[in-house]
Amino acid sequence: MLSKRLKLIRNRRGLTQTGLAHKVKTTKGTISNYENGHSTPSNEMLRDLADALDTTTDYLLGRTDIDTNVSRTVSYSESDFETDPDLQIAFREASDFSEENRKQAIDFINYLKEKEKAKGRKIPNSSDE
Amino acid sequence: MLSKRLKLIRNRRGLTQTGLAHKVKTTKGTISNYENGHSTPSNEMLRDLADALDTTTDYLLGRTDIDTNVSRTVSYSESDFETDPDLQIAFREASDFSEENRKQAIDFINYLKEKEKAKGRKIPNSSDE
DNA sequence: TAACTAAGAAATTCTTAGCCC
DNA sequence: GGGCTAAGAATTTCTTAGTTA
Repeated sequence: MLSKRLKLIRNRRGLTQTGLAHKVKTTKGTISNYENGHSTPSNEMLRDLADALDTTTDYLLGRTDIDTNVSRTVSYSESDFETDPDLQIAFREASDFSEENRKQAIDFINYLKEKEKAKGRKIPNSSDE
Repeated sequence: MLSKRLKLIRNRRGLTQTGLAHKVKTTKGTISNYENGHSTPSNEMLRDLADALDTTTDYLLGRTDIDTNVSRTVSYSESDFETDPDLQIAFREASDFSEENRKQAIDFINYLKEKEKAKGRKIPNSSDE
């Protein structure tokens, strides 16, 4: 069930196995294994896949037929703006860190924030990637 | 994350570990392992747990705060699990970063994640939550 | 009764590499 | 490039039993 759903929605999102693999930090072989039922993703990977594909784990597992992410109300996401899926994944993981590592993550973000400021208010030029 | 949610909603449903174990055809030891983070349920078991507890896999995995099996809008401020407020703030800040700085933030979090993993492999020092 | 943990057996996944189209 | 699969290594889960409150 998961295998069919995963392949279906990956194609629907216009991603290759390699592309999806990169988003969730694994290899194309592993994605292929999922899609052919040779293995099943861990819970953490399942979450990451749902994030990367903008769907729900219930959809991937076949508990619902709704493939969109409408029920998404995670506490640290705001409904207003588009968010980098990779960033979402990173922060979900960070929320499970030890206190010490969480603090380090926050400190580093704050450091980056200062750097952004220092660069001067510049309108983001999306000429990359 | 799953461990907290599982324990929470099991109690909310008035079930003992033994009772839940019987519903999903496993042993109380296995349920205890889930709730204490010593192991994680397979995808199939995850589905069964969501069924038995009348909730969703997205809730059990912490992707949504809706604990009922019916899709319903809920404000994101009421959350069952304690998310670090500072981390939430940092997350919102990082969302506005330039692509480059966002990538750096993600990379750093991934680095911390590897560190957490390595730590977890060590012999338990009874200093864990 | 209810819940937690240790230890080993058992089962699974992941990685690497090669193959096909 | 895009996708599939084999085989062994690596990792994880499950079971049983004992322990605690």
